[in-house]
Amino acid sequence: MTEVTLGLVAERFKALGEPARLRILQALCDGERCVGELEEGTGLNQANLSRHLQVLTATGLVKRRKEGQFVHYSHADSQVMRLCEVMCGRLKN
Amino acid sequence: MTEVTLGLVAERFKALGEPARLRILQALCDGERCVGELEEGTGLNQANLSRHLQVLTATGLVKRRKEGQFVHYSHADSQVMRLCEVMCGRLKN
DNA sequence: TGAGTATATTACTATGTACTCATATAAAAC
DNA sequence: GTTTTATATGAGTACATAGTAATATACTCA
Repeated sequence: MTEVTLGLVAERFKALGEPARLRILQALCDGERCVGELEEGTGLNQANLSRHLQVLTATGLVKRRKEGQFVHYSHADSQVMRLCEVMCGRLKN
Repeated sequence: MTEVTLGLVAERFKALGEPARLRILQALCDGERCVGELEEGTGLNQANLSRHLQVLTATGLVKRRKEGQFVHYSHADSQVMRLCEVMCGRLKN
């Protein structure tokens, strides 16, 4: 694994290393949600939520789809939650 | 997923979210290594390495085995590198 | 056009943490 | 016991980032 790749992997793990962002990913498990819905679903305020969503999209963990004045967010791929499951599984040990 | 579990998962992801620690985990892929060997294998200096090893053991990602004046570190379980592999796989998209 | 709504961004504060140097602890060898 | 070697830790600095309030942008609708 090259130094660059290593940095990219770390960047993505770091994005997952924040309870607020895991809560967002969890809220997206049932499908696409707009920011307002995520505000309710996660308890985060609008500005904070927007920041975390930026991190998650920048690292390719969630997708962004703009529709009128709404922006819909969703999981970028199925692997994302797979990672969380594996990590949860590890906790039992 | 409870709030506590979520915190624990985040803590572990955060531990992986640092290039230096990924380098350590990579160096441990071939088996147990003592701190001095890891110093060579990773290019980190002794104090810094020791700190990172503390994070990795505290989060249950590596195991610590003391033998005389040497301390041997190794992967805590096979799932750890599995997580890295999955994350690497994601990078290709 | 003007008011209202949804989301993003700016500026700021507070906290966390990676890194380093120096020192402490612990075990081995003499 | 003293010295040497292996690892851990205390203290300090620099930097990153989470959170927040206020404001900006983008869109919709009357």
